[in-house]
Amino acid sequence: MKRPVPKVTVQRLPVYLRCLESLSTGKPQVSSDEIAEMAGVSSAKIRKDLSFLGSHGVRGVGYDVEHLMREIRMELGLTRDWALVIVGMGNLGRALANYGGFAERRFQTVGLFDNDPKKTGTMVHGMVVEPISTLKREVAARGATIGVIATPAEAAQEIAETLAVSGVRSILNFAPTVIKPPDGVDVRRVDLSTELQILTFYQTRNFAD
Amino acid sequence: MKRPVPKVTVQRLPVYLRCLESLSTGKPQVSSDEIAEMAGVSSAKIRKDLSFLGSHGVRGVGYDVEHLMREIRMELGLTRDWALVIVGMGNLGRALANYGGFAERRFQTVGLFDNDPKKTGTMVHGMVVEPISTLKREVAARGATIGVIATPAEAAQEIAETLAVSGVRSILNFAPTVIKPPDGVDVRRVDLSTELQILTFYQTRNFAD
DNA sequence: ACATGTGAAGCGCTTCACAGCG
DNA sequence: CGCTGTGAAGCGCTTCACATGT
Repeated sequence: MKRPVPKVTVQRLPVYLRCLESLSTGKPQVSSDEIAEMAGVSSAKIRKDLSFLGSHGVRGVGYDVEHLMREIRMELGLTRDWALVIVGMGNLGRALANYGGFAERRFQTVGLFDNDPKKTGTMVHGMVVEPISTLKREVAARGATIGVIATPAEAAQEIAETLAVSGVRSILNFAPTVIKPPDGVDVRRVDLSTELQILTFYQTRNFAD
Repeated sequence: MKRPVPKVTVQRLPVYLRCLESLSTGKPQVSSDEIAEMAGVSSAKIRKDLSFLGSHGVRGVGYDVEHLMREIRMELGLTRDWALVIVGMGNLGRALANYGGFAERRFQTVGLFDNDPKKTGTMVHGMVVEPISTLKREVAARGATIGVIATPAEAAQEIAETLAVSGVRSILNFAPTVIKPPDGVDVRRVDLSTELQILTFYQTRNFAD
């Protein structure tokens, strides 16, 4: 069995990768049962998911940890660096700019932008905050293909379109609104209030999931 | 058609609610086509989703905006206030503490916690940061049933268990690790690196979704 | 006339259960 | 013998298409 990799599998691969990294300095082999335990999914799902990357396990033994990590990284496009810009330097934008987890995984922040003159020119995480007016030019010049939107809801759609025409092909949207994806651009939404509301739905009913 | 509400529907209800709020001061009726356009889903899905809340639309006309918002809020448990605590006052934890979007939607932050003596005692968003040693007592005392974890990965599981025994029933986990849900606790994960890695998967392949 | 509500068909993911293979 | 890889069955969600109701 090979491609195409199901959407849901793509969403789980990063989780598996992190689990593998967390035991990297242990024994060289790992079974689907062990990954399943760490990742909180069934072992059948693990095996099915991994089978989409080709058959890299050894029957009766398990998977070679290092090899499997390489396979997953390759699948996710993590064998190269990715340049990203963050737009919106409010609380969340600054937190994202200062978040160390990006660089570790080959995501390089190459620009920070905001429209507020009180913020432009200030330093965040060792970078100067630039005005939105320069966004289009600088995204293109620096070759950023990922944009992170952390602006108020009202600004998000316009920023998304500016990013799109500047060469950005993937957008991670933290603004509390739905963005209509510009042509050729993939948008993912991360919404804090939404997550809390999902939790209260289930808490109201006294059962999980 | 009535209950139970499918998981995927629960995940979309908060989005519909936000769309409705954004046109609240417009005309009193809205069609499934209009909601679909705003929310970025098909109108058939809208109608099916809303049918799980009961039939509140008027054929040939659409849905009453105010009435529909009430129905969704009731379904999501948003007719009462919810007390939450945030654990971990790093960049992300502070950003969450300062995020205005929670209070607007009836989520009250009643405690901020961190283990670092340099942080405890300082003020964040008008609240004193307290040490983890007081977490258990204070969560119970203040009746928080939602916990937000913004700690490093290593601390997340233990914090989750402390929260659980203190009365927390829902956890929103921002730590870059998978938490094994304590008994009776619902855990949702928000993971920035994971989201970026999903985007690079598709960007590597030149197609979205 | 028009938009909802919904059976039924279609589709994709999960789970099962075991064949395959080291 | 143990664990992977995988057809097949099962399940849940989406989409279709139109009956229903105002």
